Amino acid sequence: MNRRTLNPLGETEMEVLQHVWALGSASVADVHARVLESREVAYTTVMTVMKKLASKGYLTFEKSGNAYIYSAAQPPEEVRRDLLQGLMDKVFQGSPGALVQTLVRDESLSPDELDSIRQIVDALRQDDA
Amino acid sequence: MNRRTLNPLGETEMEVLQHVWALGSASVADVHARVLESREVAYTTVMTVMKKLASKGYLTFEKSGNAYIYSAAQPPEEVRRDLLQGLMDKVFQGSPGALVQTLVRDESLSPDELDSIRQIVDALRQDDA
DNA sequence: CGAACCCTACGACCATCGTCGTACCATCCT
DNA sequence: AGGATGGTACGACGATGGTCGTAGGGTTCG
Repeated sequence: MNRRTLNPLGETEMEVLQHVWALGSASVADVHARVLESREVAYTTVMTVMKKLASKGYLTFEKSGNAYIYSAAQPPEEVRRDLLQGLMDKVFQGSPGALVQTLVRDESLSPDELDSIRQIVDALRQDDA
Repeated sequence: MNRRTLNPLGETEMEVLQHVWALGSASVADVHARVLESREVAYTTVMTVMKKLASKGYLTFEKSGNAYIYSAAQPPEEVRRDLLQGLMDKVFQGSPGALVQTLVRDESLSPDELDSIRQIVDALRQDDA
């Protein structure tokens, strides 16, 4: 009963959600076509997942002809924030520092990616003063 | 069959793993006692989870008397790195910058936490030259 | 000896996720 | 009319995670 998940979203659900975010609004067929670019999956699988995402409040939909058009129900940034928050709490004991430490130390980041991180932190420094 | 999970570990599994990491080595009873500090759970639930973690390769164990003593099979940092990598790939399209951006912009970080992040990034700058 | 403990072993149950198959319903073209 | 096309609806199935209950095996103490 007490469904405790490290992540409220499964992997396929996340994949589908990303496609809808990228498209703005999309039919099942649209998303299916995109998913097919990276792997095989049945049309009905995508349909089922999208319906589930809607029932969980991540997507909304409206009827258009005999089909449904789905759109994001929450801003992507909000969802991403929540997922990151969850990982930070459960894996890094809520410590952003520990998370960043792991990120910069163990992941092999390209120079560009490091620069990008530096810029973000530098921008932060500005606000501080 | 193709189990695709956003996260290879469930929430309870993560919780138990953290306790074992903190204790160094621990019996089921040790972990159970610790989990009880934050929520109700049956002894056998903890036992089952620990056995599963062992079968997944996250814990090792040895018999001590009639009981088992469990320890980490992988360094915590390695596991955390993998989990972070997974989230970055699946939610932030593999972009560390996007992840940090979300972290510093949307999470409410304390000044101390911000300092800590700055220091980490500054240290990085050193190595660069 | 026998009861009280502490542990493990084993299996069960439910919810969720990923994945489909099949049935069925419009519409459109010939 | 009748088939082809493109959608949805519904339900099923296997794997996994979370949660226990119950059975049973050692130890220890009165």
